[in-house]
Amino acid sequence: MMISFAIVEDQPELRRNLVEWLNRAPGLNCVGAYPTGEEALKQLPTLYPDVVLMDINLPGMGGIQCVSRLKQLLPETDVIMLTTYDNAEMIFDSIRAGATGYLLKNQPREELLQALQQVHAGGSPMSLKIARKVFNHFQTPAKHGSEIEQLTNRELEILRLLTKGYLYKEIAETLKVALATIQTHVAAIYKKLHVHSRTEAAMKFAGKE
Amino acid sequence: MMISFAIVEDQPELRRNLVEWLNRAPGLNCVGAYPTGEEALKQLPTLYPDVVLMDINLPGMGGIQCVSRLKQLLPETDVIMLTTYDNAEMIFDSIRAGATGYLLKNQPREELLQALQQVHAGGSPMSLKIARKVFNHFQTPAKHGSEIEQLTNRELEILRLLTKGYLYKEIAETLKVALATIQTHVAAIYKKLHVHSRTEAAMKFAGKE
DNA sequence: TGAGGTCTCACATGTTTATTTGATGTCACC
DNA sequence: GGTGACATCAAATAAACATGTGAGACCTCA
Repeated sequence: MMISFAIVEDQPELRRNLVEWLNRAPGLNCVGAYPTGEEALKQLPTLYPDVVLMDINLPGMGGIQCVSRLKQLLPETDVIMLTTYDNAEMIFDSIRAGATGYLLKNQPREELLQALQQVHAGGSPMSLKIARKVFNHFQTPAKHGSEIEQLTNRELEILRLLTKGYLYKEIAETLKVALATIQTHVAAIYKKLHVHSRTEAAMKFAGKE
Repeated sequence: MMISFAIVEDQPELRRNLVEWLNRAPGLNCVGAYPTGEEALKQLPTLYPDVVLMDINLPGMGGIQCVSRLKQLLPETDVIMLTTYDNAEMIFDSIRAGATGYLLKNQPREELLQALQQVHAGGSPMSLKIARKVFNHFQTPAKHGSEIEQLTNRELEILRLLTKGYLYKEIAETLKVALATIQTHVAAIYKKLHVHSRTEAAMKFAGKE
């Protein structure tokens, strides 16, 4: 079974080397190589590659945005991100944008080859550290729960209304207490949650309870 | 560098086979093998294993709960879950409970060996399908949202910062534009989302994107 | 070339929020 | 009968926010 792939990478040397090296592998067929996201978006939709290797640091539109658009045009195509850094934000932005795999550039080429095959076999290849970060991302939200538990019932009640965007005034009316009381409670909530604004508090509360 | 590990698995045959097979590998040293989570929790805290292989389907407390407690007692120990099924709920419950890796049982033993080494090297080994599911988990909430899609990229960028609780001033500095520009964008965002405060916007945005 | 969308900035006004200090009354618990 | 946690209220200030109007620069697309 032949896997067709394309590469988006702005460094000419690296791009050519990768194409050449990967093409040598049996079962792989390169159908395109582009220096920018814009160029790739123009050409790829008619080529229907199985997999695209996408550099994140592209001049112009950037790799993440490119993935986002590419997936709209070619939902069936899998995209593997390539990057030098293991920045957490970039990882999750990429995944959200539709990336299927995420690899660091400083890895042996054999792994890149494996990754291509893995993607095509229904997997999501990622580098060691990336995998760990992804796992950790699920674990952190459990920690915030503890702070919420510090709140009294009254404070929880108020936080619920804060989260819905009620004005202090409206909360006061709803609970039939003075505005000043709400202010005091809010201050207490912020202190316990270690935040300094309604939105931060709401975000900590979101999903919980 | 010697990696010490333990196994929690209720099927006696499988348990013995795994211990025997893994012990044969250079660099691996089995310090314990238990049929139940209860037994493991009693013995393991004094043994400080580097890695624990944990069956999910355990009689009694179950593997996921066992991980949860084990990680409280031994935060430094990595746990790899072993299971026959790739049920999504179990995967995420396990990860939240503190698992560092997640493997399907029907895999070649070489992969199990690799997984042990990967965990110790800072990775999070998972089977092909598991990895894909984990990735998909991030993407699904991104699907055809709502009013959020009306936002321009710039507005999204600002909304992201708003959601994190940044002050207008800080957003302006971050994006290197004037405070007035942020105000204008925020007004545009509120209009498109039909809200009148930062928190309401943040709540509509939460999870989405 | 002109219309429409986006991003940028300025000026202005009133409202809301965040934070502090301090005080009162209630209830439970030792 | 005192201690502590909780809910309530007051007063005051600085900061931040929500909202409006207007306007120049740029790009794209018809």
